[in-house]
Amino acid sequence: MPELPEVETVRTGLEQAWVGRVMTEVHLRRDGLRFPFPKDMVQQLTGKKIEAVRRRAKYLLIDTTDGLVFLSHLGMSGRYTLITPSEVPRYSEVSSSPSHSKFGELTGYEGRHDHMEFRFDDGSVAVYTDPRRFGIADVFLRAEEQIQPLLEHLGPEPLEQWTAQDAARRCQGKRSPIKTTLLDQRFVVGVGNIYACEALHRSNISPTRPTNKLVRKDGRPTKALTLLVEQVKEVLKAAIEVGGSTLNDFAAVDGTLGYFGHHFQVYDREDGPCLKEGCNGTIERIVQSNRSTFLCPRCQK
DNA sequence: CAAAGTTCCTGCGAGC
DNA sequence: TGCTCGCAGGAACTTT
Repeated sequence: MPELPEVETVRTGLEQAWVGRVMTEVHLRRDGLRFPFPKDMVQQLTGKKIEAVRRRAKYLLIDTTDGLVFLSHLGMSGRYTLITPSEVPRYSEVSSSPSHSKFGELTGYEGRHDHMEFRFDDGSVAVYTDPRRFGIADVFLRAEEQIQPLLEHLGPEPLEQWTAQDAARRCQGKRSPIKTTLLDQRFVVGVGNIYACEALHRSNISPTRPTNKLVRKDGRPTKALTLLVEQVKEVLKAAIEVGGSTLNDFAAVDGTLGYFGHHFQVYDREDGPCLKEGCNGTIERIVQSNRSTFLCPRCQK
């Protein structure tokens, strides 16, 4: 599910639900996800008021009013289910059955993959579910955010300070394919496999083109790179809009609604017709760095 | 068999 | 030639 637009959609949903609320209870159902949970995570978060919900790259950063940050990364399959106060009584009935998931009835999941549960002072509950457990949860001092190992090597935010000049500087001398570079979080953050494919297709650039071919000899960006930077921004913005437009429905926070899938031009469309105006190409699937790449060989050069 | 993410390891090439 | 450094590619994590 989660590349930048999906994480941003989740951020907005959590912000609406959590800011100003006090986390009255935190329950963990295992020792960790990708990494062990911090030993004192429950104690650190319990009783804390939420001040803000931020996003950096694909990381959610939840600030408490006393200067802590709860970091949450969704990995490949993580999501939050928000249970409103009026739904909680239903939830409580279910939870009284020990043989059954606490949330199974409510979320449609059997509960085996519900790893974290957060309860708030307004009676609402949030459940973090993550079957593959590639997600991350951590807590640190906001004052030490700059030295967090997970955050310190991240590149620019694509929708903020990122420019073609910056991209050109980082592309210089790189011989790896541009698709691989787009996935490198030191180059630009938030772009994953789907939007890398989509942005390259929009830009008519082959995913296999060597990265340094997108930089001029004088170090300035080529027209192609300028277009790519622009199209990365455009495709991310369009996807955020689709996600945001469904946020009225609270369930969207779990990522199942409002996904950009219906708008993909190439991703997961192997053997389908290229949808670009005037292009009669057929979408191909290739493998780069062990990951699927989708492209139209006709219009992407 | 493949999967939306990230980190770590190995192997190779460039350069000294 | 030999060594080190850094980059590039691949495997690994896990479950459905």
